Amino acid sequence: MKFEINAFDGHTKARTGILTTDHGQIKTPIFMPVGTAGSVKGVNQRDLISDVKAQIILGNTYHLFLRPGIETLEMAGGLHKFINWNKPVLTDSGGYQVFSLADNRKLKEDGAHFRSHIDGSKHVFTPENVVDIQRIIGADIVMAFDECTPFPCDVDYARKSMELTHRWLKRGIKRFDETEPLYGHQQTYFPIVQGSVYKDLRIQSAETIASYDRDGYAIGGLSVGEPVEEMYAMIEVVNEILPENKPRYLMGVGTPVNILEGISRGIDMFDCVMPTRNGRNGMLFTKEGIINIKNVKWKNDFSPIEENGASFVDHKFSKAYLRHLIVSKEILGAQIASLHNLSFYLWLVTEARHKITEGTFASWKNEMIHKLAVRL
RNA sequence: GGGGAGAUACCAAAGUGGCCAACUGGGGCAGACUGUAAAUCUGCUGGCGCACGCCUUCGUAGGUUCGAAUCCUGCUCUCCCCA
Repeated sequence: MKFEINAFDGHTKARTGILTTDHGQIKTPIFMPVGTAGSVKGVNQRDLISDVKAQIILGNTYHLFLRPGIETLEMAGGLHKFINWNKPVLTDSGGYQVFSLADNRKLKEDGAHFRSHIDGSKHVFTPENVVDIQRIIGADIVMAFDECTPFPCDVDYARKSMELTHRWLKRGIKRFDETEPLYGHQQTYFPIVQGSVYKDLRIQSAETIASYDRDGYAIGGLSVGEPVEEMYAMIEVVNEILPENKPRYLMGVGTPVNILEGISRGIDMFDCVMPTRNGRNGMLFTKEGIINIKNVKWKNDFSPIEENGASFVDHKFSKAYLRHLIVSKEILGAQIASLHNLSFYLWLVTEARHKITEGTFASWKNEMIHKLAVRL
């Protein structure tokens, strides 16, 4: 997998690049819609391509492993074929579920022992079998199996967890390098930096991760409840160490402002459930600020969802109609809101790329951050 | 015409002497959501100050009682059954 940097902003650490996979090129900085269980919730593949202009989507090892299960995925010929998506896919390893489903699991040296949230059945994820599963899924980018520490997290636990993640990384890389893709397209394996909000741990983790020569590197364990300043500080520390010529992926982030701040600190890839989940719950991100479409003030506002919005739904439907749909819990409301938000996110990173190329990213970013803070 | 049941906040529906400004659900209003166990969750929802408190509420008019949404009487209205 090849990564080529095209331009630096010059005033910040922002840069543009192209990541080339066997399923096509990804222009960075990029936002990757989350499609946990083989679907970007509420958005079909055609709209994802033609309207949202998604270049890559996520899948989740934990969820796909439980349902439909690896047997089905293998029979289908991998996730791409199963869901009929011929652009790149990145799969999270299940490390986040180790965090979010903490009540149902136990961490041991060998891996994470957990019970399915669906039927209570017992399973074990190890750094090795998580690679195997992601081979079967056929993700273009395979994520290391890590522990995403919670916040707050005391320094002793953060260190132990980080060290475990590092030992798991070594095992995961070994398994990955010993095995082959199943479907004829190339796959790559991204390690993940941990270390909670502790600068020394983050440095140590970034150095450890960077000591492996991989196609890209991820930063995990952030945006789990810590103040944003701490998150930004950790990104800065880590990005000083991660190789400049490789893509950097900030996992699970974030708000549009977080993304702009991340780009300006040298992050190339982002993913987050926010545009889809918050969209389903009535929150719209626009160029002029945030809209809670459920608020009564939109009840009789028949203006377009967003003037000059990036999605066709922005001009086709009114705020009043979308409000009605969301308030009435009509499925179409969730679909429209998800399309709108995803289109906005992809517009945001596309615009960021243009501004970086022009060398005007810094001022544009500050202007946008100002607008994005507004509650309409 | 005869017999029976009932009227509680926006709606539905608990409550049958003090623990009731009144359970609960819906609706309404607002908030949360960051590698998705989330089309989910939380709060508020008589008035005024909005913390403590005070004032006015359970069809309506009276009455009994230290005290009533709860007991008694009149009135109004609604529903059901029989003719």
